[in-house]
Amino acid sequence: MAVTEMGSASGGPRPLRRDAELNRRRIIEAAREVFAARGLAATLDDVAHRAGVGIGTVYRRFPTKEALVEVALEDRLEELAGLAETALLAPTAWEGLTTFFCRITDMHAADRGLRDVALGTHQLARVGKRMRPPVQRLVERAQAEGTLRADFNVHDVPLLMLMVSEVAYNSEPFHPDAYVRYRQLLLDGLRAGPATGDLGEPLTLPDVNAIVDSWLPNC
Amino acid sequence: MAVTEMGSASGGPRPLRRDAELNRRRIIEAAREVFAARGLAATLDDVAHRAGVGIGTVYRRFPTKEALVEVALEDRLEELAGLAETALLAPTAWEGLTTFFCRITDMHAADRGLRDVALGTHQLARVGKRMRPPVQRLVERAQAEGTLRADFNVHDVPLLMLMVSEVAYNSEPFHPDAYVRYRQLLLDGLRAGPATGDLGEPLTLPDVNAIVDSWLPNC
DNA sequence: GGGGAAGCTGAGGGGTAAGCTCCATTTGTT
DNA sequence: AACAAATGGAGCTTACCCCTCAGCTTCCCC
Repeated sequence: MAVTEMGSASGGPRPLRRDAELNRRRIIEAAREVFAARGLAATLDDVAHRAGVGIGTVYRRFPTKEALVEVALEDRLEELAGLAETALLAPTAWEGLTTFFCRITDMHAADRGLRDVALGTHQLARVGKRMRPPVQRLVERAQAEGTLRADFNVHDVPLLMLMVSEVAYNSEPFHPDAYVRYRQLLLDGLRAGPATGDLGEPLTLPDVNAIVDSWLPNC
Repeated sequence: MAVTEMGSASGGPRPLRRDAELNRRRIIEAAREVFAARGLAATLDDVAHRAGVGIGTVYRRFPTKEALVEVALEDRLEELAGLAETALLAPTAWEGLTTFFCRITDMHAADRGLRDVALGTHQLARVGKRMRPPVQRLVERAQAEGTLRADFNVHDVPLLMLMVSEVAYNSEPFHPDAYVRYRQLLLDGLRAGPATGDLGEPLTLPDVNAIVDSWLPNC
């Protein structure tokens, strides 16, 4: 009977108070930054601290860590899923395929959280299912072109992404674009023809030492 | 003055009691099995259980986990370090290089603990320092032969091993030799010439799903 | 400007995990 | 038989992280 109760029936969830809405945005922004930098291993305490709010405030807006991750990353996941369709528009299938592969690994390298989610369980089922058909078409077209080796398979793509993002993940603090070099090696291995690409600047010994020292920090 | 005290001065550490010596061997053997299967992430409780002894017995023989790891893996690390020198004896540098790379990744794939130690901090400094010179020679000779691309660099080797062993590590429960396929892709990318190798059997969709589901099990 | 709902805080509960210790008890040796 | 060596495994310590809640603060509407 009360007016306030009727109001809640008409307009969906009641809008947040102004300060609460501001905090909500701060939390999402902080989550994007923190997850991008440290992956899903980052804690919600980190996010809260970065956002300048208490941990309780985070949980008031997002029931679980997973819910926050989903909200923080949904745009980029959408973008990721769209890359395969965009790649179909390239002038040649080979160009489409390599551009697709480079864009996706660039995104994974720039955002560890995105990588964790995209290569992780639940989201790959969603994003991966959407990407598979266009990638399949790209692979077939590139093989028909004669540019992609015939024994390559769509199902190889996630493994290639793992390899490249693993290098990106491990070398990031010391030589952030090292992954580009190894990605190029893989792409050359994918070519049916004789051409090889440019590997760019090689790593230096101190770089390698630093990278290696950061692997498997435990024990 | 007592006879027993003089005995300890002559023959180094007093020999273990027979049952203790048996247990020591059981512990080392169990450690090899457990570390091979689950890497250094395996706990000493696992090792103790596998060996059929209490955890206290393990710590009576080995002051820390690290000490046990070292004893359990020293033979294989020695073997690993010798591979580079052996590879120099191959008829061509390319053959030596590929054999070296395949043997090492095979060993990493078969023994996660070995991988963890060899790619980890301390041991790579030791084993890696010994392997670098012969590998450097192999690389130079292969480039002189014209078989290895000129922009490849010795310091790329650990990164390549990481890529391959990461695939091996992640795919092992579902498709244990998947890494061979991706290793071949990399080797083809390393070739200066036009030839490409055989990728072997492709993964199936269920394999890929299972592998992917096992990545990043948390969250 | 005041009443009251909405929001905020952060210490702490609860759970998990792993390395390692300690001592009552058992076992091997002489 | 006597004694030192060896054993087992509960539990201590440390560390980490997700999430809750009681008491306090801020904002909004009337």
